[in-house]
Amino acid sequence: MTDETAPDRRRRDAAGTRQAILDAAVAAFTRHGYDGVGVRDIARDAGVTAMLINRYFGSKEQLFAEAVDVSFAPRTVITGTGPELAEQTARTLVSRTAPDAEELGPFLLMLRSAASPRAAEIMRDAIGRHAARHLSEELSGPDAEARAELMLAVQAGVWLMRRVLGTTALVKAHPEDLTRYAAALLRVLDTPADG
Amino acid sequence: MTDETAPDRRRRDAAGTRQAILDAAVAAFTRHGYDGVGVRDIARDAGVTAMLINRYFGSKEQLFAEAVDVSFAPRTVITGTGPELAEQTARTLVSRTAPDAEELGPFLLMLRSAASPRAAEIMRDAIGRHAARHLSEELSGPDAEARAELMLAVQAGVWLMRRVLGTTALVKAHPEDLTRYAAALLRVLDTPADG
DNA sequence: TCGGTCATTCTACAACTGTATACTTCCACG
DNA sequence: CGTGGAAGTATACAGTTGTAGAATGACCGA
Repeated sequence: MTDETAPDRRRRDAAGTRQAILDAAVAAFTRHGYDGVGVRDIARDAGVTAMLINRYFGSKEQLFAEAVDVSFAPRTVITGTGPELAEQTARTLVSRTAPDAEELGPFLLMLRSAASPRAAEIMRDAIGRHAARHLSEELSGPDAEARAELMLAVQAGVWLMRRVLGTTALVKAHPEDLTRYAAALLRVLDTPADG
Repeated sequence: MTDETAPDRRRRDAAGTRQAILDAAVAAFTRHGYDGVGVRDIARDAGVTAMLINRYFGSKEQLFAEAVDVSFAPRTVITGTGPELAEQTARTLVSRTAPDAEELGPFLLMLRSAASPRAAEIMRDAIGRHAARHLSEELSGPDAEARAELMLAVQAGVWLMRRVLGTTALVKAHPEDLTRYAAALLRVLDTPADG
C-alpha cells in the first residue's frame, strides 16, 4: 500500500531516494519491528534495491537509528499542556489505540522492536533526547523526569494491551470509560508525590 | 548458564526430555522473544537435538504456546489481595524491574514477543485465560475486567521502560519513590470509576 | 558527441531459519 | 538371548538474512 509517490519516478535523485528509504523504514519498522523487517522489504517499499540502504545509511542498524529519530522527534507524545495535559493525552491515547485504528507512531515502533537489545539501546537514547525530555519540561515539582517516563510507561502499556495484543476487555470497553481511567492515571503523575 | 541438571543425564526418558525442552523454551523465549530464538538454541539448552522439539511439540509455534501457558499460569502477577493489592503489587513490580535484577517472568516474555502477530494472538488468549481472569476476580465494581487489564498495562509499561529499555530516570530513581507512584497508579484502578 | 562520475543494480556469499525424511541407538519385553 | 518399538540423531532442503564487490546505467559539463 501507500506507494510513496509514483511507481517509477525519481531517477538519479540521491536526496529523494534517501528520503523514500527513510519513510519506508519508519513505516516498516513500526509495523513489524526491527527483527521483523528485512532490508529487502524496505527497499521494495521505497522502490529501490536493497544495496542502496547500505550505501545511504551504512547498515540496517544505522537506518533503524535514523528511523527511530524521525518517529520519536515530533511532539505527538504530549498532546496538550498545563492542566489539560492528562485529559488531552488520555483522549488521544484511547482514540489512537482503538482496535481498528491504523495510526502508527512511536509507541508501536517501541513495542515491536523492544526484543532486540541493540534496538532497545537506540530507542532508550532517542527517548531521552526527545519524548522524555519534552514531557518532563511540562511537569513541575520533584521527580519530573521519572514521572514523565512513568507517563510514557502508562501509555506504552495501553498500546501494548489494547492495540498490539488486543486484549478482550480493553477492546470491548467504552472509549469514554477508558479515557476516564487513563486520565486518572496520568493525573496521578501530573502532580508530585503525595502520601 | 543454569544447565538444568547434569550435562549428559537422562537417556531415553520421554517425559523428562519434554520437560527439559519446555523449561529451556520458557527461559529462552523470555530472554530473546519468539523471533529471537531458534529451535536449535532451545534444543542446545535442553541438551538435545532440534528435531526433538518437533517430535514432542509439533512445531516452534506450539512449543511457544505451551511455554506461554507455563509462564503466565502462576499467580505471580497479583501479589497480595484486597486492600493490600496495590501496595504489594507495586513493591514486587519495582523490585523485579530493578536494572540489575535477573528475574524473568511473563511480562518480559510478553514484551519481547509482541512483535510477532502469531505470538501476540497466543499471548492474548493466555492473558484472558490466566492473568486478567484472576486479577479481575480480585476487583469489585464495574469495569472489573478492563481495570484488571489496565493494571497489567501499567505493569507492562514499567517493565518496558525500566527493565527492557532502561530509561535513565527510572533507572536512577529511588525505589521507594517509584513504589509510591506505582502504588498510586494501581490504586486508581483498584476502585471503580469516580469523576 | 564524448567522457567522467555518481546513482543504481546484479551477483554472490556465508550464515541462519523451521522442519521433513531417513537413520541409529537403546531399553523392555518375549 | 534377540527383537520390536520407541528415543534420539544426522542429513538435507528450500528460504531467508545482511552485506560485500563488481558491473551497469544515466545524466551533466565540455
